[in-house]
Amino acid sequence: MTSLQPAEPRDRAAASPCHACTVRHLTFCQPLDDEELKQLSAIVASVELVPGDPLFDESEPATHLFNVTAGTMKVYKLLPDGRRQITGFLFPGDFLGLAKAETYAYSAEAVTHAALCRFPRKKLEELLSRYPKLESRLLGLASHELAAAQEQMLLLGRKSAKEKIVSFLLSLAERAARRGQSGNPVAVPMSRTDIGDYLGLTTETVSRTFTQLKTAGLIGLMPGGRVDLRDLVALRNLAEGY
Amino acid sequence: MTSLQPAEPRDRAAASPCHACTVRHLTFCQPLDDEELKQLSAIVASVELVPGDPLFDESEPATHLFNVTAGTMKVYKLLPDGRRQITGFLFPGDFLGLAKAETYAYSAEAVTHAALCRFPRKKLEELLSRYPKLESRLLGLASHELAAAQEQMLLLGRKSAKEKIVSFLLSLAERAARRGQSGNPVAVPMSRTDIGDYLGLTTETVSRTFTQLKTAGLIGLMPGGRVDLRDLVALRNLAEGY
DNA sequence: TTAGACTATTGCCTTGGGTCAAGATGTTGC
DNA sequence: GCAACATCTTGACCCAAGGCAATAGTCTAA
Repeated sequence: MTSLQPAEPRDRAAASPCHACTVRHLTFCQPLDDEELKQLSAIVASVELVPGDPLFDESEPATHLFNVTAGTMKVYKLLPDGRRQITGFLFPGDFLGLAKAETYAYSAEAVTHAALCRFPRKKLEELLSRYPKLESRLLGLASHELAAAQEQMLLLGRKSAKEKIVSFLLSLAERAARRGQSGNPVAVPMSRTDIGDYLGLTTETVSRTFTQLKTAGLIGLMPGGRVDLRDLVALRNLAEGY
Repeated sequence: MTSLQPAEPRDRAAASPCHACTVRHLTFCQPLDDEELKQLSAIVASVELVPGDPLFDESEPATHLFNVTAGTMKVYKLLPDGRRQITGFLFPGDFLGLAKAETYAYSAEAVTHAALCRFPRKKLEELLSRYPKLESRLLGLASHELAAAQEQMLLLGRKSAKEKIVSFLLSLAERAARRGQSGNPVAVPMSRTDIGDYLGLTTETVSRTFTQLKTAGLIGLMPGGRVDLRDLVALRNLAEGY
């Protein structure tokens, strides 16, 4: 159903799995030089997940930090009665597990077949204090995530269903392009329910809105969960609330 | 209407304004020693704002970073037609202006009479690379903010109006307590409109919900914008969605 | 104290999105 | 190829929250 684009080495001539990492330029590991990468390699393990596999649960001790190297992950929070808010979808290059407290602030689960690098928190923290540029890079990524979170709050609090869906599709496209993948048609690997839980809507409303956009000729629904963005200008205007 | 609790020095025997800062333990400056504080003092300026004063606007060049030392600030994003999402209220000890890009990701404005420390971004960044513990502290605060942002997404996407209002009051109370102020009754210095724009509701719904909670005996509305939390257990259950 | 200007509350009606319930359309394994 | 199951779509109805408008407080300045 979903194929892995391996970030793992093909060429073992390289000194470590990190050296061969194909998504390194997107990750927090990016600023490290060869010698430093070796140090990092020494503490990394790799994890493979099948769709639906949990990676960790909210309020579980935050022992590790992860980098997504292939596939799609989702992170979410639950209310006791089962209501769910997906707070993010993660793609190759994104990290997860940053927690201020001793426990994770959210649960994480695989959307597609996925692969991750796993770093023990304590050992990574040692490296962080040894290599300030690593910490600096992490702060940069965290700032970026904060800005994205505020954008998402604007979406959740103030946008209509149609604006939410269009914003979502455009942001998926933009992130895909940044990873060097196709932004149009854009891959939408998650279910209608997941999309609803990310946008503060129900499955039914997501589905109805997709149909509306298709009927209006703004998008095309293609097999394999791809969506064709037929009028980028109109879509961008819609997303921004014009 | 709103009185300043000065964080500025009373005792000028201290070497710098930073040494006399009464909220330093809450800020990112906290890890610095005497000598380092002096360096920080050398680049700081102070700003005073009256209710409604803008501090900076979204998409303006992000030249400074700020610490709130007194009063209450709000940060928000706008849609072209005027819809507004307040993404945070800031109290003494909180910082603002962290931006990944060259421009601010949101606008900032004073809710009450307020005072702030202002640091030129470039000079602060020099200090950050000179004192890794500063950067580490900032990363910790950013992680904390990220967790709070996810909590707010859960609220915006999945909670009812009543749950939103109660969650808001409890979080105000908790933050006040952390600053050593009264958590009950809790100070609510912002307007109904601001509360609505923070919670994804209208002014009218905020007002109606306050009335409901008062009628149910769960809260009391006191003069001067204070709210008495009459049944913490019931309120906590409500906020968490039980 | 009173006029003027906000800000908050309340009532009445509307509506976007939710809920519930069928169908339709994939997918997967055999 | 075809059950059996999943997910997605569509329809009919409902309701929590929004919109609009009138009133009631509250604060300020003179």
